[in-house]
Amino acid sequence: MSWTDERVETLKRMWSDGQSASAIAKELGGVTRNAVIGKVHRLGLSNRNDEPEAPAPAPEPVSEKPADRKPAAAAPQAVRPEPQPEQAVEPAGPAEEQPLSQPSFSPVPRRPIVPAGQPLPPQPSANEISPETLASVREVEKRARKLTLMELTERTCKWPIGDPATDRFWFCGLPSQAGKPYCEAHVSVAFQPMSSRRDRRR
DNA sequence: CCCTGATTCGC
DNA sequence: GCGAATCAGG
Repeated sequence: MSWTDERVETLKRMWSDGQSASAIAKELGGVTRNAVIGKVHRLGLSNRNDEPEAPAPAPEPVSEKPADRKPAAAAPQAVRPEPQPEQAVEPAGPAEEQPLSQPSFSPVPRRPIVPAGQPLPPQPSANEISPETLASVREVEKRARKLTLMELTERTCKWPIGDPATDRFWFCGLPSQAGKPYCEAHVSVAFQPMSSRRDRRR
């Protein structure tokens, strides 16, 4: 396989999309992740950041004539991303306060590595699932590997367990079904045929 | 052990 | 230019 324009285009798109080298390699086929990484470097886009703010360190060589210097053209310093009071984070309902032992929980990364096109896990709570299935899921979750976000891979179940606002939150992490983001148990609750969830009583 | 990207270097 | 091998790390 060679790097045709089309393949390079795919590479660029996926890479700037935050896809991993191995994922890209898999998509393209006929190349390894090493090949992808190598290409990425040769293309000079190893730096996934393309910040508008040019980090240009202004080399300012020796060509400095004492009288040839710009006084103060306003420092092009990086503008501090001064977080706007835009926090639109919907506060928890007045109902009940979670035992926020640790008010800290990592903010969701810009590009979740997670599903890549897959639907994000709906919370199991509000779902209507057969008691048997639910029970088996509960059982499975006792064996959850309790992975952190960073420990997730394409082959680990990405079903979230617990409340993200507490320190008792983790991902299932059991082996995921081929091609699916979840393990067998969670696939069964995540992907329900429309038919079966049609006429639920309310 | 699973995975990630970075780098090197013979081809 | 290419990418396997290797390195360094989560």
